[in-house]
Amino acid sequence: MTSRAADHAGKPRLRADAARNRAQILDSARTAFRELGTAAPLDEIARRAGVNIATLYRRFPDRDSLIQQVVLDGFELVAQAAQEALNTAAQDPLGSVERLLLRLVENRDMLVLPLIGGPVATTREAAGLQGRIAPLLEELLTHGRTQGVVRPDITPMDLITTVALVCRPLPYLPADHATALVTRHVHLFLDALRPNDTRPLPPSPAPEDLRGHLIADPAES
Amino acid sequence: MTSRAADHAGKPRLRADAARNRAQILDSARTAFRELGTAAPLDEIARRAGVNIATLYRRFPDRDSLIQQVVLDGFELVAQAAQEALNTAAQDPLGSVERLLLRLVENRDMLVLPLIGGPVATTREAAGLQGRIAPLLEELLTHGRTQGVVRPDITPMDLITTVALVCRPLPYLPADHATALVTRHVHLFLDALRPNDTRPLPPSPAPEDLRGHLIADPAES
Amino acid sequence: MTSRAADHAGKPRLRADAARNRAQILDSARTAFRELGTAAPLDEIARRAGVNIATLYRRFPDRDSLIQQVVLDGFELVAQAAQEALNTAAQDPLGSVERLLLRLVENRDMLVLPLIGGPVATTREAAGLQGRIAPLLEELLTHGRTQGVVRPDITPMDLITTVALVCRPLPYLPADHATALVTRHVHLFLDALRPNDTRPLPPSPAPEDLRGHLIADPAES
Amino acid sequence: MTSRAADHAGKPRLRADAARNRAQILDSARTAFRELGTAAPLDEIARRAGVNIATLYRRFPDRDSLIQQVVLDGFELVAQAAQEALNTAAQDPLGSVERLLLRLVENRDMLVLPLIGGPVATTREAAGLQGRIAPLLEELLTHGRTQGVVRPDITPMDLITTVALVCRPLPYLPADHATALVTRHVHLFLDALRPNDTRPLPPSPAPEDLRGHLIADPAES
DNA sequence: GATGAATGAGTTTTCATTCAT
DNA sequence: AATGAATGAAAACTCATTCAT
Repeated sequence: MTSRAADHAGKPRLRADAARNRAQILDSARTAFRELGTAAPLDEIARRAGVNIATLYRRFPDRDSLIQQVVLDGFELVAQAAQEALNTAAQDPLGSVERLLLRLVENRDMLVLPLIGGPVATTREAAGLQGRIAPLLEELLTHGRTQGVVRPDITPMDLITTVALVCRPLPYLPADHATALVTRHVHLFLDALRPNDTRPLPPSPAPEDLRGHLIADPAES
Repeated sequence: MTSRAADHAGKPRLRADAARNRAQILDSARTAFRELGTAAPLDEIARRAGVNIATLYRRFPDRDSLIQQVVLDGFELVAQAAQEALNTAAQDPLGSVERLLLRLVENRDMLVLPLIGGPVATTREAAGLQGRIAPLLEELLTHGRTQGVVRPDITPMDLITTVALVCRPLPYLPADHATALVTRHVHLFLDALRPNDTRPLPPSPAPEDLRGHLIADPAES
Repeated sequence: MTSRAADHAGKPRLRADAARNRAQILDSARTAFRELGTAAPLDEIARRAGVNIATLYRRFPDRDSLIQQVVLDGFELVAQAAQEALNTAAQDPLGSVERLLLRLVENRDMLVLPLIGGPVATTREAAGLQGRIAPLLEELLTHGRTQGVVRPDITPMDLITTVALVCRPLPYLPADHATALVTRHVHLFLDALRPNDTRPLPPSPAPEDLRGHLIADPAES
Repeated sequence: MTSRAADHAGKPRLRADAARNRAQILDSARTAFRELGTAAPLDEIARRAGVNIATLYRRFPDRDSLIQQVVLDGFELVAQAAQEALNTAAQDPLGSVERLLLRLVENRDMLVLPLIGGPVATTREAAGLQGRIAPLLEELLTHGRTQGVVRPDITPMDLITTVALVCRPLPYLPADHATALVTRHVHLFLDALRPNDTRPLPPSPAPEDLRGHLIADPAES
């Protein structure tokens, strides 16, 4: 039995108001990161969250811990979405890939820090999530390949790259226009998965070179 | 005939050393913007360029004027590349698109500020370049459509979007890995241009909503 | 009843130490403005006040807000002194004017920013004080005119002009010499108020042209 | 015979364009000093004068030499005006004082640096001018005292103080309003010179304490 | 747990001054 | 004689961080 105040190892459960503050800080951080980059002033983030800067510091002792949490929440969304996509992969492999990509584009407010090319995730939790995501995508693609609706030379890394590229914030562009443009790009990418008349693809970097960038830990994949 | 001291309207030609400094400042700015975003410290940019911060300020009176010049130089590269791609479009329409995209990816150091979603270009020169680019791409695509090697529903804006997405800096990723990933993505995109078995694309934003984002001036396209 | 923590609308009462710092900053600002003008270095002001420059900025977000407060405090002194001068105006109208002027000269450390010809006061509070001062002076003069000891063509604006001229800092002149010279000038001015043998005065600017310069709001006077 | 290039000791005659530049620089300096104080940026002064900053430096090797010249030109104006006032002093002593004061007020653009309370004049030429002015004013007042139109206790220093006070720039006030206000003040001061019903004046500082402030050198007065 | 206040260490920006053309 | 360019130093301003309440 855990005490009322503590959850798991070293993680005391937050008081309701504190939890609300924490969530608002993360929300503001995502907005600020999107608009101003990860160098966004912390007091600006606090101000937008409606809390004092010292409160932000109590929750996140430095900028990196805030960044890491934003990255982690992004990874979590991707893992969750990939997992759910797999549920429909057997009946409709291409549709499940399509729904996955479009869902992530829709929720790209959670993915302000690029999955690839963004701050390197260093936490244990992030490593765990990364180790799960690539195998899920691999499984997803396997359904498509088996059923002949997805070209065989496509890899999980191509999917992740695509998500990373289309989800990066375009801060100066009105949100609906940005969505329209990248949604079209995603549809084009889906057509690129057609197995007929493909031309050979250039090689991909080795997975072990991408550790920490939302690529499956090579030890696990 | 222009006088020895002046170039065009109101723009006196720079002294040789001043011109060199200016170029170095822009180079450093591109590097810094890629690594740190457009909020990169200006004195760091000056230091890397080997000039005093006040020299930077003499050339670019504020951060925005520096950003605008970087944007403009990017536009210029795209315009130049598009123009040259057109030279081979009649014989090899798909190859000319391919070479255009790959050339821009290769030179994406010049495109650190996203063509779409980056700081809005407001200068007269930028407007002029924008007005030129889309028609060139349209002509390029027309060759492909006519010869039946490019799907008809693709637009210049789709090309620009793709360039914008794949050229954005991925500062935390080693450069060669980043290049490998986005090059693969470009090859996939090229396969997406195949005219057979295409599925319908969602609508594109109206060009007039994208003014200032390297989309052709609607009056001209 | 006001809450313990708040004073008036939107102005939380300062903590004791913060209030002390604020007062010291204003004192240093007056001294520096007198010696160096309103362009005096702000870090010098902070240093003299014994606080960090950032503390100054917390209280006064830019130079102008500091200037405005100094102006306002000057207005407040004038309003206060004029009000008190009125208490003795019935018995001794000329003496009350004399005491008013001399008191302001004595306290001209508070009036470093000229009442007329200095930075224009734009705040609501300044406007309120301005609306009060001229009527007080008018009343003061009325006593003198009625009792035949003050010429009838003198106006509140003449008093304010005189105060403004004699209270402006003379930074290069030793303080006691400056005091002696301007005190003599004030005595001469008082003799100029004698009602006999006066010569006509040239016209005064319309009060509505002087709004923001410590002249009563024409709507109110 | 002087050489074509040199005038007197060490003062080469300026080429016509150089002389014009010098005059424009002094004009701009006066304007800038009035608006921004003597700390006005030198390059701003150069800009307004339409010359390069280095040209200003060639003429005035430091800020003080520029200030001193502005002070000196002011002294020269006062000496000249006092001299001319004396021409009509015998027939119309009060009128000659009045015309003197009003003329200086009119030309106070030349007197931006306060005659008293401004930068101390240190040059040999300034000393010479100072030694001439007070005796001229004394002579002027003597005519008035003798003819019974000026109170006997008034001194040259009172005149100079008055000029100093009313001629100081009021940078934020529209010029015509400022002129109207101080002209009225001067007229009041003139009425203060009436010899009847005067009240005793407080003592004046000793002249030798005011050396360098446009008060006659005590050795000469 | 939250906040107002303060501060030291930047970063931006301006400006006096010198140099080479 | 005049100017464009460069620079070092100062001043304005911002921000991360800590402390006391």
